[in-house]
Amino acid sequence: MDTTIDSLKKLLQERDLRATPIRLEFLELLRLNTPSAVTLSVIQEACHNTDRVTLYRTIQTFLDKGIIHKAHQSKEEVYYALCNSNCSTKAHFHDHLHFKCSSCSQVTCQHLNKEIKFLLPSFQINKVEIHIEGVCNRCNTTT
Amino acid sequence: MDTTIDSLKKLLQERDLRATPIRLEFLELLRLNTPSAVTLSVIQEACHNTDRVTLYRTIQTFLDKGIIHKAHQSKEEVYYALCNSNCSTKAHFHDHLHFKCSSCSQVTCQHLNKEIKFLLPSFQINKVEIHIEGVCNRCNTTT
DNA sequence: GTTTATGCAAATTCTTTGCAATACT
DNA sequence: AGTATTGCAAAGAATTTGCATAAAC
Repeated sequence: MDTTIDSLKKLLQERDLRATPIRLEFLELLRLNTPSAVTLSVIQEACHNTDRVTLYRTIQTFLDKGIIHKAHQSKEEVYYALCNSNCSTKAHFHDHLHFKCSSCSQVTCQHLNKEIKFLLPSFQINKVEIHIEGVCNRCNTTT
Repeated sequence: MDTTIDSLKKLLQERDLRATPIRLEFLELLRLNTPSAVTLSVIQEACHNTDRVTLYRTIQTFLDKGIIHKAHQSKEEVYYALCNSNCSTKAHFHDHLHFKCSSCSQVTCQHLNKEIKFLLPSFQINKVEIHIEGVCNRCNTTT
Protein backbone atom coordinates (compact mmCIF):
# COMPACT_ATOMS: atom_id res chain seq x y z
CA MET A 1 0.00 0.00 0.00
CA ASP A 2 2.80 2.42 0.82
CA THR A 3 3.57 3.42 -2.72
CA THR A 4 5.30 6.64 -1.69
CA ILE A 5 8.03 4.89 0.21
CA ASP A 6 8.22 2.25 -2.47
CA SER A 7 8.79 4.81 -5.20
CA LEU A 8 11.52 6.45 -3.16
CA LYS A 9 13.14 3.09 -2.59
CA LYS A 10 13.02 2.45 -6.29
CA LEU A 11 14.57 5.85 -6.97
CA LEU A 12 17.51 4.90 -4.78
CA GLN A 13 17.92 1.37 -6.02
CA GLU A 14 17.88 2.45 -9.64
CA ARG A 15 21.03 4.39 -8.81
CA ASP A 16 22.70 1.59 -6.88
CA LEU A 17 22.09 3.25 -3.55
CA ARG A 18 20.81 1.42 -0.52
CA ALA A 19 17.45 2.38 0.80
CA THR A 20 18.32 3.35 4.34
CA PRO A 21 15.91 5.01 6.75
CA ILE A 22 17.94 8.23 6.74
CA ARG A 23 17.90 8.52 2.98
CA LEU A 24 14.20 7.79 2.81
CA GLU A 25 13.45 10.35 5.48
CA PHE A 26 15.57 12.90 3.64
CA LEU A 27 13.83 12.30 0.33
CA GLU A 28 10.40 12.25 1.92
CA LEU A 29 11.12 15.65 3.40
CA LEU A 30 12.02 17.12 0.04
CA ARG A 31 9.09 15.41 -1.65
CA LEU A 32 6.63 16.81 0.85
CA ASN A 33 7.95 20.30 0.23
CA THR A 34 7.72 20.14 -3.55
CA PRO A 35 7.68 22.54 -5.36
CA SER A 36 9.46 24.46 -2.65
CA ALA A 37 13.14 23.95 -2.03
CA VAL A 38 14.45 23.20 1.41
CA THR A 39 17.41 24.81 3.13
CA LEU A 40 20.23 22.87 4.69
CA SER A 41 19.34 24.16 8.12
CA VAL A 42 15.76 22.96 7.75
CA ILE A 43 17.05 19.57 6.69
CA GLN A 44 19.36 19.47 9.68
CA GLU A 45 16.56 20.41 12.00
CA ALA A 46 14.23 17.81 10.56
CA CYS A 47 16.93 15.15 10.79
CA HIS A 48 18.29 16.27 14.14
CA ASN A 49 19.01 12.72 15.26
CA THR A 50 21.21 12.15 12.24
CA ASP A 51 24.87 13.06 12.36
CA ARG A 52 25.82 16.18 10.44
CA VAL A 53 28.53 14.32 8.59
CA THR A 54 26.01 11.84 7.33
CA LEU A 55 23.82 14.64 6.01
CA TYR A 56 26.76 16.21 4.21
CA ARG A 57 27.54 12.87 2.63
CA THR A 58 23.93 12.19 1.80
CA ILE A 59 23.59 15.52 0.04
CA GLN A 60 26.78 14.94 -1.90
CA THR A 61 25.66 11.49 -2.95
CA PHE A 62 22.26 12.72 -4.06
CA LEU A 63 23.78 15.60 -6.01
CA ASP A 64 26.15 13.22 -7.74
CA LYS A 65 23.43 10.77 -8.63
CA GLY A 66 21.03 13.36 -9.98
CA ILE A 67 18.45 12.94 -7.27
CA ILE A 68 18.56 16.47 -5.93
CA HIS A 69 19.92 19.78 -7.11
CA LYS A 70 20.73 23.12 -5.62
CA ALA A 71 17.77 25.32 -6.21
CA HIS A 72 19.41 28.48 -5.04
CA GLN A 73 22.45 29.55 -3.16
CA SER A 74 22.30 32.83 -1.36
CA LYS A 75 24.91 34.05 1.04
CA GLU A 76 23.00 32.67 3.96
CA GLU A 77 21.61 29.40 2.81
CA VAL A 78 21.71 26.70 0.21
CA TYR A 79 18.37 25.42 -0.97
CA TYR A 80 17.90 21.88 -2.24
CA ALA A 81 15.09 20.36 -4.22
CA LEU A 82 14.33 17.07 -5.90
CA CYS A 83 15.37 16.72 -9.49
CA ASN A 84 12.82 15.86 -12.11
CA SER A 85 12.72 12.30 -13.30
CA ASN A 86 14.93 13.02 -16.28
CA CYS A 87 17.97 13.56 -14.14
CA SER A 88 20.45 10.79 -13.60
CA THR A 89 24.04 10.14 -12.67
CA LYS A 90 25.08 10.97 -16.19
CA ALA A 91 23.09 14.07 -16.94
CA HIS A 92 21.24 16.76 -15.13
CA PHE A 93 18.53 18.78 -16.77
CA HIS A 94 18.58 22.03 -14.96
CA ASP A 95 16.60 24.39 -17.07
CA HIS A 96 14.39 25.76 -14.45
CA LEU A 97 13.12 28.81 -12.79
CA HIS A 98 13.63 29.55 -9.15
CA PHE A 99 11.44 32.01 -7.43
CA LYS A 100 12.44 33.27 -4.03
CA CYS A 101 9.93 35.20 -2.04
CA SER A 102 11.54 38.12 -0.24
CA SER A 103 8.84 37.96 2.34
CA CYS A 104 8.67 34.32 3.38
CA SER A 105 12.06 33.27 1.96
CA GLN A 106 10.52 30.26 0.28
CA VAL A 107 12.17 29.15 -2.90
CA THR A 108 9.91 27.47 -5.40
CA CYS A 109 11.22 25.67 -8.35
CA GLN A 110 9.45 25.19 -11.67
CA HIS A 111 10.57 23.64 -14.87
CA LEU A 112 11.00 25.96 -17.81
CA ASN A 113 8.96 25.42 -20.89
CA LYS A 114 10.41 26.46 -24.18
CA GLU A 115 8.45 29.68 -24.36
CA ILE A 116 9.66 31.51 -21.32
CA LYS A 117 6.68 33.19 -19.84
CA PHE A 118 8.02 34.49 -16.60
CA LEU A 119 5.70 37.36 -16.13
CA LEU A 120 4.04 35.30 -13.46
CA PRO A 121 0.74 36.91 -12.66
CA SER A 122 0.24 37.98 -9.07
CA PHE A 123 3.96 37.71 -8.37
CA GLN A 124 5.66 40.95 -7.54
CA ILE A 125 9.05 40.66 -9.19
CA ASN A 126 11.93 42.60 -7.74
CA LYS A 127 14.96 40.86 -9.13
CA VAL A 128 15.59 38.70 -12.13
CA GLU A 129 18.76 36.77 -12.49
CA ILE A 130 19.53 34.49 -15.36
CA HIS A 131 22.44 32.19 -15.07
CA ILE A 132 23.57 30.37 -18.15
CA GLU A 133 26.30 27.83 -18.40
CA GLY A 134 27.89 26.64 -21.55
CA VAL A 135 30.90 27.31 -23.68
CA CYS A 136 31.74 30.88 -24.63
CA ASN A 137 32.61 31.90 -28.16
CA ARG A 138 36.28 32.26 -27.35
CA CYS A 139 36.56 28.73 -26.02
CA ASN A 140 34.32 27.47 -28.79
CA THR A 141 36.52 28.69 -31.61
CA THR A 142 39.83 27.63 -30.14
CA THR A 143 38.66 24.02 -29.89
CA MET B 1 44.90 63.29 -15.38
CA ASP B 2 44.19 60.13 -13.45
CA THR B 3 40.48 60.13 -14.03
CA THR B 4 40.12 56.41 -13.36
CA ILE B 5 41.35 56.63 -9.79
CA ASP B 6 39.40 59.81 -9.33
CA SER B 7 36.15 58.22 -10.38
CA LEU B 8 36.73 55.32 -8.03
CA LYS B 9 37.47 57.74 -5.21
CA LYS B 10 34.27 59.53 -5.99
CA LEU B 11 32.38 56.23 -5.99
CA LEU B 12 33.60 55.59 -2.46
CA GLN B 13 33.11 59.08 -1.12
CA GLU B 14 29.57 59.27 -2.41
CA ARG B 15 28.85 56.38 -0.09
CA ASP B 16 30.68 57.84 2.90
CA LEU B 17 33.56 55.43 2.56
CA ARG B 18 37.17 56.45 2.81
CA ALA B 19 39.29 56.09 -0.27
CA THR B 20 42.03 53.85 1.02
CA PRO B 21 44.69 52.26 -1.17
CA ILE B 22 43.30 48.78 -0.49
CA ARG B 23 39.80 49.72 -1.56
CA LEU B 24 41.04 51.47 -4.66
CA GLU B 25 43.18 48.50 -5.60
CA PHE B 26 40.21 46.19 -5.06
CA LEU B 27 37.89 48.25 -7.22
CA GLU B 28 40.51 48.74 -9.90
CA LEU B 29 40.86 44.98 -10.12
CA LEU B 30 37.15 44.47 -10.66
CA ARG B 31 36.96 47.36 -13.08
CA LEU B 32 39.78 45.97 -15.20
CA ASN B 33 38.00 42.64 -15.43
CA THR B 34 34.65 44.03 -16.50
CA PRO B 35 32.48 42.44 -17.84
CA SER B 36 33.92 39.32 -16.30
CA ALA B 37 33.35 38.61 -12.65
CA VAL B 38 36.25 37.84 -10.34
CA THR B 39 36.45 35.04 -7.82
CA LEU B 40 37.36 35.54 -4.22
CA SER B 41 40.53 33.52 -4.62
CA VAL B 42 41.66 35.70 -7.51
CA ILE B 43 41.01 38.76 -5.39
CA GLN B 44 42.99 37.27 -2.54
CA GLU B 45 45.84 36.45 -4.85
CA ALA B 46 45.91 39.89 -6.36
CA CYS B 47 45.80 41.48 -2.91
CA HIS B 48 48.16 39.04 -1.28
CA ASN B 49 49.74 41.70 0.93
CA THR B 50 46.37 42.56 2.38
CA ASP B 51 45.06 40.72 5.39
CA ARG B 52 42.26 38.23 4.68
CA VAL B 53 40.07 39.76 7.30
CA THR B 54 40.34 43.12 5.63
CA LEU B 55 39.25 41.61 2.33
CA TYR B 56 36.26 39.95 3.96
CA ARG B 57 35.28 43.24 5.50
CA THR B 58 35.88 45.14 2.29
CA ILE B 59 33.65 42.76 0.35
CA GLN B 60 30.92 43.02 2.95
CA THR B 61 31.09 46.80 2.94
CA PHE B 62 30.95 46.97 -0.85
CA LEU B 63 28.02 44.56 -0.99
CA ASP B 64 26.15 46.61 1.59
CA LYS B 65 26.80 49.87 -0.19
CA GLY B 66 25.80 48.60 -3.60
CA ILE B 67 29.24 48.84 -5.12
CA ILE B 68 29.64 45.19 -5.97
CA HIS B 69 27.36 42.20 -6.25
CA LYS B 70 27.71 38.47 -6.38
CA ALA B 71 27.67 37.47 -9.99
CA HIS B 72 27.46 33.78 -9.35
CA GLN B 73 27.93 31.40 -6.52
CA SER B 74 28.85 27.89 -7.38
CA LYS B 75 29.85 25.32 -4.87
CA GLU B 76 33.48 26.09 -5.36
CA GLU B 77 33.66 29.80 -5.77
CA VAL B 78 31.88 33.06 -5.35
CA TYR B 79 32.24 35.53 -8.18
CA TYR B 80 32.04 39.27 -7.64
CA ALA B 81 31.51 42.07 -10.11
CA LEU B 82 30.98 45.79 -10.02
CA CYS B 83 27.43 47.00 -9.83
CA ASN B 84 26.12 49.33 -12.47
CA SER B 85 25.86 52.96 -11.56
CA ASN B 86 22.21 52.66 -10.59
CA CYS B 87 22.99 50.64 -7.50
CA SER B 88 23.27 52.30 -4.14
CA THR B 89 23.06 51.59 -0.45
CA LYS B 90 19.30 51.72 -0.69
CA ALA B 91 18.60 49.69 -3.76
CA HIS B 92 20.27 47.17 -5.99
CA PHE B 93 19.24 46.65 -9.56
CA HIS B 94 20.18 43.12 -10.29
CA ASP B 95 18.44 42.24 -13.47
CA HIS B 96 21.24 40.67 -15.29
CA LEU B 97 22.46 37.70 -17.09
CA HIS B 98 25.42 35.68 -15.96
CA PHE B 99 27.13 33.46 -18.36
CA LYS B 100 29.61 30.94 -17.06
CA CYS B 101 31.82 29.17 -19.49
CA SER B 102 32.24 25.51 -18.62
CA SER B 103 35.55 25.51 -20.33
CA CYS B 104 37.40 28.54 -18.99
CA SER B 105 35.21 29.09 -15.91
CA GLN B 106 34.90 32.76 -16.67
CA VAL B 107 31.70 34.39 -15.58
CA THR B 108 30.57 37.32 -17.65
CA CYS B 109 27.86 39.59 -16.55
CA GLN B 110 25.55 41.58 -18.80
CA HIS B 111 22.62 43.76 -18.04
CA LEU B 112 19.24 42.50 -19.19
CA ASN B 113 17.23 44.56 -21.57
CA LYS B 114 13.48 44.33 -21.43
CA GLU B 115 13.20 41.98 -24.34
CA ILE B 116 15.08 38.98 -23.13
CA LYS B 117 17.10 37.74 -26.03
CA PHE B 118 19.25 35.11 -24.52
CA LEU B 119 19.86 33.01 -27.52
CA LEU B 120 23.38 34.36 -27.63
CA PRO B 121 24.84 33.47 -30.98
CA SER B 122 28.02 31.44 -30.91
CA PHE B 123 27.47 30.47 -27.31
CA GLN B 124 26.87 26.81 -26.68
CA ILE B 125 24.27 26.78 -23.94
CA ASN B 126 24.13 23.78 -21.63
CA LYS B 127 22.23 25.05 -18.63
CA VAL B 128 19.80 27.85 -18.09
CA GLU B 129 18.82 28.93 -14.66
CA ILE B 130 16.52 31.79 -13.92
CA HIS B 131 16.33 33.09 -10.42
CA ILE B 132 13.62 35.54 -9.58
CA GLU B 133 13.11 37.30 -6.32
CA GLY B 134 10.01 39.12 -5.27
CA VAL B 135 6.87 38.53 -3.30
CA CYS B 136 4.84 35.42 -3.93
CA ASN B 137 1.10 35.51 -4.37
CA ARG B 138 0.47 34.04 -0.95
CA CYS B 139 2.47 36.73 0.81
CA ASN B 140 1.07 39.34 -1.53
CA THR B 141 -2.55 38.69 -0.69
CA THR B 142 -2.09 38.38 3.06
CA THR B 143 -0.51 41.82 3.24
C1' DG C 1 41.56 65.73 16.43
C1' DT C 2 38.14 62.60 15.41
C1' DT C 3 36.50 58.82 13.18
C1' DT C 4 37.11 55.06 10.10
C1' DA C 5 40.16 51.12 8.35
C1' DT C 6 43.49 47.79 9.00
C1' DG C 7 46.19 43.96 11.08
C1' DC C 8 46.89 40.57 14.36
C1' DA C 9 45.31 37.02 17.50
C1' DA C 10 41.96 34.08 18.73
C1' DA C 11 37.31 32.26 18.69
C1' DT C 12 33.75 30.27 16.17
C1' DT C 13 31.59 27.91 12.52
C1' DC C 14 31.51 24.94 8.63
C1' DT C 15 33.16 21.03 6.12
C1' DT C 16 36.09 17.02 5.32
C1' DT C 17 38.68 12.77 6.43
C1' DG C 18 39.79 8.27 8.72
C1' DC C 19 38.32 4.43 10.77
C1' DA C 20 35.56 1.19 13.40
C1' DA C 21 30.85 -0.36 14.05
C1' DT C 22 26.48 -1.09 12.03
C1' DA C 23 22.94 -1.97 8.65
C1' DC C 24 21.45 -3.21 4.08
C1' DT C 25 21.06 -6.58 0.24
C1' DA D 1 28.77 -12.92 3.86
C1' DG D 2 30.03 -9.03 1.57
C1' DT D 3 29.66 -4.29 0.73
C1' DA D 4 27.80 0.19 1.56
C1' DT D 5 26.43 3.39 5.13
C1' DT D 6 26.69 5.62 9.47
C1' DG D 7 28.66 7.74 13.73
C1' DC D 8 32.32 9.42 16.29
C1' DA D 9 36.61 11.83 16.80
C1' DA D 10 39.60 14.81 15.02
C1' DA D 11 41.68 17.56 11.41
C1' DG D 12 41.33 21.27 8.30
C1' DA D 13 39.39 25.33 6.12
C1' DA D 14 36.68 29.38 6.10
C1' DT D 15 34.75 33.14 8.41
C1' DT D 16 33.92 36.24 12.34
C1' DT D 17 34.99 39.02 16.48
C1' DG D 18 37.70 42.04 19.66
C1' DC D 19 40.93 45.22 20.27
C1' DA D 20 45.00 48.05 19.58
C1' DT D 21 47.42 50.57 15.98
C1' DA D 22 47.49 53.29 11.88
C1' DA D 23 45.58 56.03 8.29
C1' DA D 24 42.01 59.11 6.17
C1' DC D 25 39.33 63.18 6.45
